Amino acid sequence: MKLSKKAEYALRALTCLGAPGAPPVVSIQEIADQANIPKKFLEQVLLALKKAGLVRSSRGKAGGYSLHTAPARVTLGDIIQAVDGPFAPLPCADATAPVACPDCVSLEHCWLRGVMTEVRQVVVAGCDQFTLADLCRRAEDGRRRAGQALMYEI
Amino acid sequence: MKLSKKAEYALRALTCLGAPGAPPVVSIQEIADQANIPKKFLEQVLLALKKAGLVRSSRGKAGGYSLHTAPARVTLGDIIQAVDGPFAPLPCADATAPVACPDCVSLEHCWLRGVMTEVRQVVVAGCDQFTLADLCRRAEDGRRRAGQALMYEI
DNA sequence: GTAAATATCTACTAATTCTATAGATATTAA
DNA sequence: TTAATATCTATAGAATTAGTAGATATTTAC
Repeated sequence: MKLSKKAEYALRALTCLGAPGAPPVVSIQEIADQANIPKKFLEQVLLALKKAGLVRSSRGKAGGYSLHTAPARVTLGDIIQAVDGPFAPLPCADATAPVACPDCVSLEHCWLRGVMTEVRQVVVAGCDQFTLADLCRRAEDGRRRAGQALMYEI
Repeated sequence: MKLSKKAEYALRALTCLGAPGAPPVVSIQEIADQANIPKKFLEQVLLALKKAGLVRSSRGKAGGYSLHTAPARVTLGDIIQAVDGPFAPLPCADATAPVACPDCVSLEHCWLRGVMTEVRQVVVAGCDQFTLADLCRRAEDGRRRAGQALMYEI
C-alpha cells in the first residue's frame, strides 16, 4: 500500500505535460529538470506511459513527449497501472489474467480470492475518482500557493 | 498493491484460531502445521498480532495463542495494518503521523497529499467491510467445498 | 550530407524491502 | 527438574525497486 517512485514520477511528469501553458511538446530533459526526476529513470517511466497510450512521442531535434489522451479521460488508476502493472492483491485476484497462487490448489476453493477481488475493485474505484485533469488542477493550485516557485515540490 | 506474505499468513493463522471447533488455545507449531506456514516466520506474525491486541498468548506447557477480540469486531484492515504497518501511499498521507515526503518542501503545498489521503480512506473502507468472522465463514465454506481435506489451500 | 538534439533499447548495478532462519532465553505446567 | 511452550535479537537469503551506463535510431537544421 505504498506509491512506487515510478508512479510518483509518472504523476509528476504527466502534470508537467498537462500544466496550463505547457508547450505542446516537452523533452525528457525538460521534464526531468522541471519535475526533479533522474533523467534515465524517467525514460523508462515515459516509455511505459507511451506503451499504455497515455502519451505520444516524437524523435529528433525538437522532439519530446505530449499527452495522447485528454486529461479528463485518464484516471489515477490508469496512470499507476501503466507503470506498476495491474492491481492484484493476489495472483488469483487479477482482473484480466487470474492464476492460482503458488500454494493454492485451485482458484475455485480459495476463500481469499473473493475477498481480494472485492478489495481490488474498491481500490480501482477509489483511484478512478481522480482524473489527470484533477491532478493538474491541484498541482497548479499548489504552485500558486507556493508562489509559483516550484514546478515540483522539493 | 500486493498482499504481503506476512498479511496472508496472518489471515490464515487467524482463521485457524477462529475456525468452528477450534480448541481454545493453539500452539504456534499447530498453526504452522495446519496453515502451512514456516514456524519461525509465523512467530513474528503472531507477535505483531499480539502487539496489535488481536490475539493473546500463554506460555509454558499447553500454552499457545487464542483470539483476543471477537471475530466480528476485527476487520481485514486491522489485520493487514497490524502486520504491515499503517496504510499510507505516501508518508505525508499517513492517518496518524503524517510527515513530509523526502523531496517535498512542506506538507501544505503538496498537491498529491490530498489525493493520496482520499485513496487511503477508500482502501481502508474497502478492507473494513470484511470482518474476521466473514473470513472464517468463507474459509469454512472453502473447506466444505474442498471436502474437508484442507485447513489451508495448497 | 553532416552535425546536433532527441527518443529508444538492452543491460547492468545499487539499494531497499521482504521472507525466512538461527540460536539463545524466559515461562509454565506436570 | 524436565519438557513444552512463547519471546527476543540477530542475521542470512531472495526478490523487488530504484537508478545508471552506453550504444543505437530518428529527425531537424544547416
